Amino acid sequence: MNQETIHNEAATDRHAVTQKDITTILKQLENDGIIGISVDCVIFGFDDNELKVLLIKSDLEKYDNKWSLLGDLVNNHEDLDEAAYRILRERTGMDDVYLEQVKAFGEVGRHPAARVVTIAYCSLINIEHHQLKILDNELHWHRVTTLTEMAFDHRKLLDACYEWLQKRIQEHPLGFSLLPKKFSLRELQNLYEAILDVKLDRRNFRKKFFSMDLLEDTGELETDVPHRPGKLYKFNYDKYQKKERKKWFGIDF
Amino acid sequence: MNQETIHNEAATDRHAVTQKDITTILKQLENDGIIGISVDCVIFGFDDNELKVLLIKSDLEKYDNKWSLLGDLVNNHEDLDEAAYRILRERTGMDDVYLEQVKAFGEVGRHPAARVVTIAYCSLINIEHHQLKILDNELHWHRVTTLTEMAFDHRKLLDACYEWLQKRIQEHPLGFSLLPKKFSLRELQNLYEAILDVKLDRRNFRKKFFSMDLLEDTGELETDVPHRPGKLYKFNYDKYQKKERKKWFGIDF
DNA sequence: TAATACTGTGTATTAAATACACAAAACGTA
DNA sequence: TACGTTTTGTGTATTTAATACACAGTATTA
Repeated sequence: MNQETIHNEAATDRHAVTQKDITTILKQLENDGIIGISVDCVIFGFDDNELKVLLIKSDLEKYDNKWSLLGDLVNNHEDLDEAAYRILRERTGMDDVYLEQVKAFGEVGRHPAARVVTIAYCSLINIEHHQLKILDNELHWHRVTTLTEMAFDHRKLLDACYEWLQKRIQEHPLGFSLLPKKFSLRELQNLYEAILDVKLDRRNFRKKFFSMDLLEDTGELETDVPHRPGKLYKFNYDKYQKKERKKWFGIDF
Repeated sequence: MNQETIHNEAATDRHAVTQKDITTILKQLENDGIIGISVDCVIFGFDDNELKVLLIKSDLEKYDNKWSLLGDLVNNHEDLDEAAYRILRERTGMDDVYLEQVKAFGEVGRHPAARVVTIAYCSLINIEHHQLKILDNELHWHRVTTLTEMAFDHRKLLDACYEWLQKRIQEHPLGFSLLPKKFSLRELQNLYEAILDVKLDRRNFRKKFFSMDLLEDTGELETDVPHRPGKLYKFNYDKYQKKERKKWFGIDF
């Protein structure tokens, strides 16, 4: 509800609403003592060896000029997940995207105009496969590491999603969503190093991934690199799916 | 919204509402095209070497005689966490309890009377410290492993919280919330074995916990056991808090 | 053809997880 | 009071996983 893609539930063909409309809708909710529900998407991308997040400029006066996540009110006949996919589609044009719910944020004062509970979703997209067509509200990629102020409690949402990602990427193969289908081990390692903010030993990194036996050698090589090209691999999802999950990891805290 | 502790937001002094009232409130939401927000608590306890969950009989006709989680609509001036703590307090009389948000469930058809998004919370309480005073709606502890049918999508919520617990207990010291302050290593191991549904080697289990260096020998021994009594330990939360967290666990999936 | 910047590979060392057995302590009971 | 039962408390050898580390080869550019 912090952007112009907010839609009036009654409208059959979707259209952007102005800031005044949003304020009106939310004030109405507030007056009726109703809690609104929104979904906010933390959309991560990886480019130039850095983790990026997709943000827009907030519409609200109070947050003038502050960056905000991509969110919208949940429609009445729409699952939460559907709402998240809709927001992604509207903003990036992408449909088959990694998306997962992270956490609900429902503090009473989190939205200035009304009581709104939001569900934060984390999404990973391959920036190369994606052209930002609609650039409303200065839709742009931002470096995660150098972000300062954000609108609402969106910084908190982003931090939660980033921490979630750091943990999740070590236990699940989501990182590949941020890379081209075919990637070099160097790219993969850069991704992990950027997200986890650590330096990893190259040989041990390779050993680890090869031992998992989920990377498939495509027989192709990198092109357009100013040095010896590396082999290109792809991730074998089928093999991963068939792998039996262990629910026992070892106690440690 | 599946129990008699549902409250009318307008009422200043809280009072139980009947099943008819609930249906009316929800129908009103539904007619107005409003999405309701509730919190459902999955309250785990540990007794007789088994993991238990606290349930009540559903009020709704449709779910007559089915077991349901403890939940309620979120009040307009109440954070989500507060709502969860309130539900716990109202049902168990306990205040200082382990409680954590797990996941939001918002499928369109999940509640028969209206569109309701619910936030599932997981709570762990020590059954010994706790006397069920209010036994409305047949509030009872149930074995987690032998549960069959449940009302609404509460089975799904319970499963999500149970899986969350299995994972979480290996990485965070929440298990101690289910035990007395002073406990033997046998009790601790039984707890882990019950929750994770595995058999663990006793010597390696002890070695692991001692190596974490977070258990404090109280100098006391078990009493009323028909065998050699074990030493009683307590968990040192301070030491745990001061421990530096590692965000690097090692990639593995 | 030399400088640059990366790829690809193996081994030795250290740390952690696992498998496993027996004496001692308390209780109940004959 | 002695014996059976049950559980406690302890150590080591083995296997597995994580870490640290160096050099030759290949493509590109100047």
